[in-house]
Amino acid sequence: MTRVTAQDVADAAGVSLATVDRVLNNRKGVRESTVERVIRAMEQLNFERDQAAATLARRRNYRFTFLVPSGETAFFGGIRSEIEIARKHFAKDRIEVNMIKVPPLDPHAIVAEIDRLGADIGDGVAMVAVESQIVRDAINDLRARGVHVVTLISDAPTSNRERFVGIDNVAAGRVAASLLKRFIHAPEGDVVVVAGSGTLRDHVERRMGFEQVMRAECPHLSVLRWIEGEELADVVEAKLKAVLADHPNVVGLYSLGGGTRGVIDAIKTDPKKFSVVTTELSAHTRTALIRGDIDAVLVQDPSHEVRSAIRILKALTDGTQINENQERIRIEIFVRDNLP
Amino acid sequence: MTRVTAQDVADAAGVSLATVDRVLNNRKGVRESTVERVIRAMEQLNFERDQAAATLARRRNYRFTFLVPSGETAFFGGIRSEIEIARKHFAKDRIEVNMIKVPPLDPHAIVAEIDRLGADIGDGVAMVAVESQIVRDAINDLRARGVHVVTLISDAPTSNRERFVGIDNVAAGRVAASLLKRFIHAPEGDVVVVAGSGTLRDHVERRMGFEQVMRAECPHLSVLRWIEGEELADVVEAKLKAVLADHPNVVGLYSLGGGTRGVIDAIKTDPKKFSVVTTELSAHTRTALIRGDIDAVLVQDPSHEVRSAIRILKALTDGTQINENQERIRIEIFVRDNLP
DNA sequence: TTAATTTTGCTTGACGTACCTCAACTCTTA
DNA sequence: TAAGAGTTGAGGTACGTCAAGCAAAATTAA
Repeated sequence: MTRVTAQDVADAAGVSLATVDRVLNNRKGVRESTVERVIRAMEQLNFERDQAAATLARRRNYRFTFLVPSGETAFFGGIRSEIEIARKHFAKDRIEVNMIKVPPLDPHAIVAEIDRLGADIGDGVAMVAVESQIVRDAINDLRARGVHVVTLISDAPTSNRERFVGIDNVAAGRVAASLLKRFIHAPEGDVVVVAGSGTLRDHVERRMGFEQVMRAECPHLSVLRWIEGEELADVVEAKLKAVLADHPNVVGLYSLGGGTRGVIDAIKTDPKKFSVVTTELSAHTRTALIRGDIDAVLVQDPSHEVRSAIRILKALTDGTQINENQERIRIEIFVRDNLP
Repeated sequence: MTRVTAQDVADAAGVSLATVDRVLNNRKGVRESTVERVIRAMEQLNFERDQAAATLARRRNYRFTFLVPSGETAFFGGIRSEIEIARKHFAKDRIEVNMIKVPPLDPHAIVAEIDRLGADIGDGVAMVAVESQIVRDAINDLRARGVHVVTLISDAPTSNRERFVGIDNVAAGRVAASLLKRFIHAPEGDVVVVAGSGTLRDHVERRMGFEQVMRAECPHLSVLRWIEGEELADVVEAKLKAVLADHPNVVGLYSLGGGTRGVIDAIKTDPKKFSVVTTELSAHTRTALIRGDIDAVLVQDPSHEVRSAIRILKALTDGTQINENQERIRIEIFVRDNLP
């Protein structure tokens, strides 16, 4: 079983290698009828162009830039170290990956960074979007310049970004509610929601999904006012302790953003009284899961997301197909027993 | 930014390209001190071997064979169609994937097929193992012949297989118990376990994990005798109905193997009385999840497993490193709200 | 018919690594 | 000191595709 080469296709179609090459790379100067003959021959012989030889001959270097928040949360720390790992790993495929850190939640900083980079930004960009018109404009400008853009973790759906790499956050919120609904045995009580920032689309969406299910299916539970923790553990801990002091009948808690450590610190002193679902798989949440302080953690796999973003950007630049199955980012549910 | 080539390394190390090549491919005939000099140069220049050029020059076609059960369960149907998809997808990377179907649960059939194939089996094999000494022997023979072997879904840990591609089944059983423990509100009651076959290691292990948690943490629940459904929906349905008729106080059910459709058919007529955790993501379990007839489904992603097996076999053949993060098969938990 | 234009063939040199041969060189060790 | 073994260099071919340029052929327009 030897490989079918472009030369074989040329022979079969009765044309020269040069013509096959023209068809293969959509170059002009080939009669329509000839194009069809070549394509038929490719199909008959089941020709697959050799990706390795092609990229080699093309002497092409892919250059992609990640724009990620510089914040100190466990999650974005993980994302950044995964980008470093991926940078090394993809180097042998002639893919150069750069990472630029931008101050979190600051649309102007993102745009300024894009402007500063100019053409240096490369063939494609993966960015954690922030809700803001100037960010959407910057994305559209990049697209107009032929730069490919995917959003990572937090989307900007009304921009021209070609793809979003991340989870369905509304669904994640629904899952949290769905689990708490089953975990909570009390006939009635209060539920606390701890979030990061109202300007992050993913946080807002999770909250939305959570509310949907709670309102529709849990009339016996009342959701208290959203605690905004600004992704800072200390702030979360203080605010949460205050709320718990005010509401003695809390039966469930959903922490949907950063600062989960603060949640754990706030609840770990008491003997367990209510069900807890959080995000982020860190040393803290692991310990808390094992101790039984929290019941489930909802996670998106940063290493998968980073690899996926790179593969998608490469497919977009090559104009090749994307393996949807491989790129679907899952909402992962971890309990004590399936910790990785 | 131009690529660092082997020639650059040679120049930097003050040796010839041939010597760099010898070091790079672990060929003998290079003094230890020279090897070190070359390696230092590679590190300094941050040299990464160009994968595209390497595979091209190697003029190597990888040939891998999957040995999978021919059974009609939804799960193995999925595995087989994923292999077909992967076959097309990996063709452009010069990887030829073959699939051989063998009668399920029949060690002799597996061994006979391996004998029949002989050298045609290629560079590597991915097989769904069955507990049996002759299968272990066959695996060891393949290894002795230099054929790489990974087990898929069901392991043969005491053989010389180089790797297992699948989930930690004991952990999966523990997860099921852990979830049921939280889902069940009743102060006491019976729990039913529906399994496929006692000769499948993965089924036995899941059962073991389930029992561990139940015994240690759920004294209020008593686990009834294991129902063996032989992966046939009709059998499962009949046996389960009988058990339910005998035991009015069933509060939980775990279906850990094939024939989940039978479970759904057996319980869907009654108004929901108990918590249910199953395996397999099929049209039936999806509908049942959405209707609320079952509470959670524990799944391993067949498309991930197939791709992972191929990538691992390739890495084993090339002698390159495996990206552990990418190859970890997750125990996925699906509830109504995170269905893909 | 001729001229202009489009289509096609032919050839050649990369791209970076693998793999091979042959010659020359540097050490051991007797 | 010389034979033998171990190292290294030099150079070549190959892998399959891309990307040219130019010549030749086929087609269309004038």
